Amino acid sequence: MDQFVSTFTNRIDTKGRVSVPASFRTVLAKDGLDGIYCYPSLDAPALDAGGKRLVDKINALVEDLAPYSDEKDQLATALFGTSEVLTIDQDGRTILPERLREHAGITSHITFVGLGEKFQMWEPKRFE
Amino acid sequence: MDQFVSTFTNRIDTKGRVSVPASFRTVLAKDGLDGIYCYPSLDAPALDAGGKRLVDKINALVEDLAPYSDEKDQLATALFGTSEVLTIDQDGRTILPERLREHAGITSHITFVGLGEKFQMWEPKRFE
DNA sequence: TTGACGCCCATAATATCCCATGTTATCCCA
DNA sequence: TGGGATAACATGGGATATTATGGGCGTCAA
Repeated sequence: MDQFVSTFTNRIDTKGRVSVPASFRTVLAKDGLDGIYCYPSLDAPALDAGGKRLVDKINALVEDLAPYSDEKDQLATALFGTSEVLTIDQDGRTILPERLREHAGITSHITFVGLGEKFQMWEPKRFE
Repeated sequence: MDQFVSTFTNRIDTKGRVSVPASFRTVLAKDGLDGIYCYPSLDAPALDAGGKRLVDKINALVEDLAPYSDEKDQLATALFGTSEVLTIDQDGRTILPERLREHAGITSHITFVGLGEKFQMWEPKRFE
């Protein structure tokens, strides 16, 4: 399967590390990105994340807008300016920067939600 | 035969494993998905399941919506977030996550019901 | 030198592999 | 057509591999 499916809730340890669900890691690896492309969700207190395919889609989306238009600049800023490429360590864990955790209100646990071509990360209680 | 047909009731063992009916495994294999795509039935205390064909149908549903719309994310969450891709071991068995078993009220036995392009899993008594 | 972060190892729980058994279905030949 | 041999299947259990999680130790930079 080459899509993000199912939901998982994992704990953040004292060093700020979280295990990325194994099945998500598999999808990311196939997708050919050594890391997680991640940015604040535009319309939810959560984080959007994915691999190469997601990056390509976002590029295409921005490219479609008129060059030098306000619209394009705003979207580009909203998406690229706030994005991070999270590294995944050898044990399959990653660390979320403070800025991203804050946007989603994440503290001790993270709920990973598969959305097919991408996935989201939520504070477990907000994701009811 | 490339369709899920007939009904079978199998037992869940102490490790939580159930044999997937052999004929269903054959259909899944032909369908080209190494596993079972499975999610809670929308209108019944049961589980819907199938192979690649079923996944493609769901993808088509989601693809139709505008990218990065709230609407699309919600539908994707409802569909992909609640789904699982169940693995089938070498003996043709799978294990159902707690979340899915709970939705269907499944405990010790499962009734597999062929519905053509997909199949359902029921708690035997609820499936009268 | 004091964190932040990478790398490494340890562990418990769980999932998967692999082999064995009993039962039923299928085959084959006289 | 009968009946024994053979194969397929559901099921059980021990051994092994994954996974999530915790912690130690060095490195690098402020």
